Amino acid sequence: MLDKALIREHPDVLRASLRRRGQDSGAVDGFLKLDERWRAAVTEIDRLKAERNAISAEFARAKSAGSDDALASLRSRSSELGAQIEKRQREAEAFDHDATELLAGLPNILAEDVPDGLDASANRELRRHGEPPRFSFEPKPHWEIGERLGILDFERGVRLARSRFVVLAGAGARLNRALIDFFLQRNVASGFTEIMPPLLVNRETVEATGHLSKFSDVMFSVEDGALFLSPTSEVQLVNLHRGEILAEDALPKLYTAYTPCFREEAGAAGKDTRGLIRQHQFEKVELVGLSTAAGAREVHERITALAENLLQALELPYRLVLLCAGDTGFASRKTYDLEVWLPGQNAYREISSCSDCGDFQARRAHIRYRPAPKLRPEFAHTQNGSALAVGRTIVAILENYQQADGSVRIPSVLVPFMDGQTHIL
RNA sequence: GGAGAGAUGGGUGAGUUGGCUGAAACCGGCGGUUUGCUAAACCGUUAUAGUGCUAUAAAGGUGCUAUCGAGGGUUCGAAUCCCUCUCUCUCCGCCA
Repeated sequence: MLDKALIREHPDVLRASLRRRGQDSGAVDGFLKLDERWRAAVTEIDRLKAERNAISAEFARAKSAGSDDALASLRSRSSELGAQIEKRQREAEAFDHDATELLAGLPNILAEDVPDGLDASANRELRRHGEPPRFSFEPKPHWEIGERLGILDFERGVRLARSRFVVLAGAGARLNRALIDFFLQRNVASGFTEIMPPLLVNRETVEATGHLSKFSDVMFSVEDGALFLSPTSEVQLVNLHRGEILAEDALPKLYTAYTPCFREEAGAAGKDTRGLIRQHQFEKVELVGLSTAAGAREVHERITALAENLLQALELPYRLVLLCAGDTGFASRKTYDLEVWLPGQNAYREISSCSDCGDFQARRAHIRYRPAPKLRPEFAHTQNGSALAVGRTIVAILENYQQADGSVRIPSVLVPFMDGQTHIL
């Protein structure tokens, strides 16, 4: 959520940012108008309440003086004020409700170094690492490799749940676990604290990270919408300190978590229907940072570098992309995507997305820090990134490490995590 | 799931015949005095948010309002009374 004061004082900054995202800026003027009315109403309400409070104090005095006439007149004056307050309060609530709705729909203000552009074609490739492998045969897509090896079973996934659920078997399940273990070990070694959070989260938790406007499309819910299956552990990790005021020297807080993630993705029907790329349930190891304003950039870069190092260690070819304005997510002010090379698709595909959300999430989640004792608390900044998406890493390994005979070599860094197994045959 | 008890500021914990109680006291934190240093002692200070006015290069100052788990109600007035919900604790049951 954006800062009201920022919109009041610098609406042009916001309009410019919206324009860069290719969005209409009409909501800004709507907000400003409602906000002004709301403030006028609140000022009036506060004045009326002050008057009523004064009468209350006088009432106590008049009572001990025993003047019945005075009491009666005070009582009726106070009742009058009460009625006025109630009326004004209803107005104020309506203004506030509408203004907040508009405010909640406004995306984060983009960082200055986010390139212009409205879609993925304008994303800026910053660097490539590794060479796409050359095959002496026609490389197969991962679902063919996995099914042939008996480690990916899409049919039985459907039998147990429905479409877009999968069963990993044997070395496939083992590879999944090895990757989780490997990722977590590296992340913890880099100073991130491992967390095992609840997988079901309540409404406040979901709303705090700014997935509000679209969450009904993305998330599975249970208990009549009281709880949601988390779509990413970013949600839980950011909410860990919701409502808290942290000491500055406690920052940055760095967290990593392995969790299954669940996405209904109502809007994504028809995309990536085959294989492991887009599943309703997927595994992910996530990184989240809570930092000061000054430390945000460093943590964002650190998260991105850590995710990159994982790909390098796995010897998977990838490229680092800085998302353009139109492709940058709602809560983010700047996002790097890591795209891994997939021979089966002959393309780079997203395997990690690392965002700096500024104070956008922290404002709604009320995560603050005190720059120094005595000073007013400020909103923390949040950063997040996948390190990495486990399912997509399996895809990348199967496709990049496939052999002519249909077997798959295990990246050497992973062999110890596979109890020495070097190939899936 | 059944029965009971409870929820107050960073912590512990007063306050329940409704009325200068945003809230005692203690601990902790911060500033200071004392001190060769440390400790101790003493003094002061110490919630958050919204909004008005004012000020600035910034910080800020000042007024008002709100907040004693959350929401609603009674009342001229609620931390205090009533209702609903949530959570915590104890006992019983069940269970990986």
